[in-house]
Amino acid sequence: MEADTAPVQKGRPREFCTDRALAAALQVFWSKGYEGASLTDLTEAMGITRPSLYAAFGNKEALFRKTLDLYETEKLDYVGKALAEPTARAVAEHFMRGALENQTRKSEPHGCLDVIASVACGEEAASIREEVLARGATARRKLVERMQRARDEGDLPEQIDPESITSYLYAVLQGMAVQAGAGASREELERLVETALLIWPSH
Amino acid sequence: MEADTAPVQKGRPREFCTDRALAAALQVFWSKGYEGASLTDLTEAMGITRPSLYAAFGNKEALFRKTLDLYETEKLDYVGKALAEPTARAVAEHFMRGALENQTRKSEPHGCLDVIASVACGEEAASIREEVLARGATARRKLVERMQRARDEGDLPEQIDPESITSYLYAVLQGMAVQAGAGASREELERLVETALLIWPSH
DNA sequence: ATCATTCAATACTGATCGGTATATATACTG
DNA sequence: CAGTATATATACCGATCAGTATTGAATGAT
Repeated sequence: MEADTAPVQKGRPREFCTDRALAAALQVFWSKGYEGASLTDLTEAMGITRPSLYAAFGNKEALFRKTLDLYETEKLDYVGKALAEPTARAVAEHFMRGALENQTRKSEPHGCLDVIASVACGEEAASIREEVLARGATARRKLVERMQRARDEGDLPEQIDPESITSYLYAVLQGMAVQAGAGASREELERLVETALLIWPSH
Repeated sequence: MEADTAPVQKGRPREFCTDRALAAALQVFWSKGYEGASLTDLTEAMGITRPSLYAAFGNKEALFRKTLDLYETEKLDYVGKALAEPTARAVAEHFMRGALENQTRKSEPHGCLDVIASVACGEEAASIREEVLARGATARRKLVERMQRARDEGDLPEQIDPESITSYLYAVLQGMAVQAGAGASREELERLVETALLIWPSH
């Protein structure tokens, strides 16, 4: 086929960079949630007009899904690295320190986009909520498997259930996100993480 | 003064019970958040008209503050009891089991109103957010004091900082609320609580 | 019975929501 | 130079938001 022929451009080229615009949209959604971010908020931050946004991204929902992709690849990249750590404790530590960094970065909104989007979601945006939850469930499954492996390797006490310790670790991470969004300082959350690590189960 | 003279009633008496209406409003705010709950949602659930709502409760914000009062006294009554438990571990257990019960009751919305209201709050409702956070801060302070006492009594290991263990326990509770709101089953959260109790710090 | 007072129902306000129709400007292709 | 295709800008759409003006009904006090 002719799939790899040079894509000849027709018509007037767009005057803005979609990647930069998407990054700006991420900041807005991250700080205001899906429903809390109005098209006016978005277009002002992205520096484009409404029709440009719709031409480039489809609609508000499609734009949000693209920002979720960006958030995952750019801000949640620590998740993959955490799962590769050699021990359950190191996995947990990497998760918590990664979340801490991501949720309290000075130049960006505090808290976690996924938590904000799943909690602050009216029934009008139910499909958004399910999208976020589905993505979270996939990541969660990997963590369960990692904890199962850790127990198989004798790396986690036998009385600790992989599913349960995953729910537990997720709760700590989500709680951190809630507190970061509510204005907790990085130092406060650092001490929280240290405490969680202090009592992490071992033999 | 004449403050305690019999309050003679004038005019037509209202036809609805404000307590019942407030309880209905609580259900709506609890499941949709402050901004997510429209006046139409509220009046339909409360069984009254818009002008009746404004006459009886002031406005949406005042109504929400009154539902916060109701929520605290009726749904968060376990907090006071938890603080009275004899050991730090028993305090934590009472907190977690109380939250579990409150967040997964079958006849009511899942999750925690305070978490929903503080996370899902646009800047339009900043005063609401601050109100919720202020109430939470008061409760938090009591828990810090309780943990301090526990450490003074040798009930909590010395390397555990009262502030930090409070942040930690709060994170677990908030994480439970996030998961309950996202559809986690009661059994799942029960196992989470058991795991948290299993690793609760002791000598 | 009449008055004063309050409640309740309908219908409305201006503002904002997400989304779009229309018109014009700017590029590439031939 | 057309001719075509796409981007932008302005101005608008119906729906919904929180809140209210108006009107008529229901009560207690006189």
